[in-house]
Amino acid sequence: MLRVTSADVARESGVSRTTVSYVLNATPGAAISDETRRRVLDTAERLGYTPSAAARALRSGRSDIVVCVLPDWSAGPVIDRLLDHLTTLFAEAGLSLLVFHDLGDRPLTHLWRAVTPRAVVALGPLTPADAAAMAVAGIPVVGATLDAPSAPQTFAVPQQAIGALQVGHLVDRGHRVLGYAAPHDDRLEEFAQRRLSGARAASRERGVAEPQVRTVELDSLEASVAVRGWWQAGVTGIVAYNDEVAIAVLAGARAAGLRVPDDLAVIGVDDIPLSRLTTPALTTVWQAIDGQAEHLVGAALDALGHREGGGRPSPSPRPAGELFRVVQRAST
Amino acid sequence: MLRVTSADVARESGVSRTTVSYVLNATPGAAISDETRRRVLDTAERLGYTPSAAARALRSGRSDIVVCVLPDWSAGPVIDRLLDHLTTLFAEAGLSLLVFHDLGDRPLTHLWRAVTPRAVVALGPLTPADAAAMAVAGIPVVGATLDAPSAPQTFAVPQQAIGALQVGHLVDRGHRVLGYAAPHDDRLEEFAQRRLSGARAASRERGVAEPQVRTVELDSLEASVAVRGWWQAGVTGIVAYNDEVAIAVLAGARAAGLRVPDDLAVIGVDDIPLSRLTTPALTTVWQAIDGQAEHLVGAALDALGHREGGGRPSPSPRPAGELFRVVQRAST
DNA sequence: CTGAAAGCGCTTACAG
DNA sequence: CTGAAAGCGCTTACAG
Repeated sequence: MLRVTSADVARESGVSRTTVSYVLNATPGAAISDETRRRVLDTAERLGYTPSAAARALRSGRSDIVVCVLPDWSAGPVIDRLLDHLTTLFAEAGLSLLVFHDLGDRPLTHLWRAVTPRAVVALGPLTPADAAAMAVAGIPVVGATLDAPSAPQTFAVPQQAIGALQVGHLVDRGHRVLGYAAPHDDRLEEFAQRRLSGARAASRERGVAEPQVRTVELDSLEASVAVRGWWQAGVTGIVAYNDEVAIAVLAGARAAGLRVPDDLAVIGVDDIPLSRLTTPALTTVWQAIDGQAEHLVGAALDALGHREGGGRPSPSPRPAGELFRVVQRAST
Repeated sequence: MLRVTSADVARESGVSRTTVSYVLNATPGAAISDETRRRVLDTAERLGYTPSAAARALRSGRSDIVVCVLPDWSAGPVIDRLLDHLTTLFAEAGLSLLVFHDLGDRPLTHLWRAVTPRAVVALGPLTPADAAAMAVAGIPVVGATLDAPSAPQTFAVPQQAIGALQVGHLVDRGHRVLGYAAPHDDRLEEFAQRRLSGARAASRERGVAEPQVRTVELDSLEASVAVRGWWQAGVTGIVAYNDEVAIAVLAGARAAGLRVPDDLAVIGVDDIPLSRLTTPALTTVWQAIDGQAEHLVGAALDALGHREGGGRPSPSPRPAGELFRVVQRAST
């Protein structure tokens, strides 16, 4: 029950705590005899010694933890893949990524009391108070938020570009009257707004009317109501917020007796595995999640001054054309 | 850049660090004048003081962090909901849940060096070395693993019961020759095996042959090959590992020209949102994720001796009938 | 090649 | 009602 400390290892191996620390951390300057080294390592192993993370952090003034704050709307396969990539990339830099599911029902203060991260990756906006707390503590925050221009390391996934790409695809295929299928989930509001604004801008640029926005629930009947509404308004192409919503539109079209893509074309976002299994298979926008992860991690490491070694500067963001790509299937 | 410490707050408010600590922690025994209290709180606010998590942890001997270790196969909407519930329930106990995505590509040693959790929720098996490290440090581990009977607090979601429920449903509806649609993903192997073994046992109990296992990829063409194989073997009911696989089977059946459920009945697991949008809508098994989360958290809090206050014992696991339920739709 | 000592920031008996 | 002091476990100059 009692914690095994480096003092225990030292006593048990007949050396000082200094030596234990040198051995276990493989301290560069330290010249420890092979025999001592082995003895210490064996003892540590035998006692099951694990250094106290708290003491290390207190002593060194910094933790090896990066916290990723996940807003409650950000679930799904794309985020999962992003987190996997972030985990790997931070691990390569010796940092452990821990994900906090921010449900928005209590302040993050509790979190900051429990952990002092080396850096924060915020996939949603932080409250001003939290952002200030991080700033005072000197903890860099990188994220997909557009709301904190004060943080230069903010990296924004250009959501607008996604909406624009979708509109461009439909217009290229001859559609002139578009609909936008927005998610029913309020929590997605902010995200959807950004994609929608990109879609609107692209529509203006391409000389077509702004898409007619309708909320689409994940339910065939409800979706069919939306589809009928669009149809009556002369809409022939639907830009969906994501693949789930797009699949609901497909179901709604089927329920409404419309053929896809002949009567109505549909394009989603995310390229989830199930998007290949619909009838017809769904055209969608694939995202280069690895590239986005690289940018986020790069920005974080830059802010931490991690890159000095290689002198390699943070890669400049790839153009949208490389971050996103239309996957053409049968629904458009 | 320099950290704001309680000493700064003390100096700035003209009191001792003791007083600052009393005020900020609302220490029960402490009788602080209202004026002093206000002054300290104001100063802390003004300086943007956040206590050092590391120092708190070192001093108190324990952190307020619970780490959930997520194996790389455990993604998807069900796990997301589980994590949300876990986050909420632990937060109610004053603990912050942080999720670590274990990609299995490097030892967790790095993680334990970065954070000393108060408890660990392991959604997959820990290596013996990691389990031992947690044991030595006196950190309770709860989880869905069946592999560590040494840990009494282990709570296992009865995966077998899911497979059994699926088989029971199909047999009840008259199916005598069953197929099992296994996921292609190797990482799901362990999980799938448990559900499959439940399906096998139930088949024996019900007096039907064990289900014929075929791997089904998330691809219409590949799935249609599996479906044809089943069809030729006289299979009329498919138990799918989860809804994604089930949807692939639906797509495969369509590609193979079979009607669902007339020619082939299909039942999935998870009740993902998209399962209502397929044609026909998918029969599936709904899981009481909140119940599972309660058990996990209850086991952890029990192990931490958190329940003394209310004297309320850990709720005994609900019977499988309450943890799972068949959602009857059109595919069976 | 190895050890004694300081100090990271906090909380908490203990003493006023 | 408030403060001086110890100590949590670690690392790292510094001194041998």
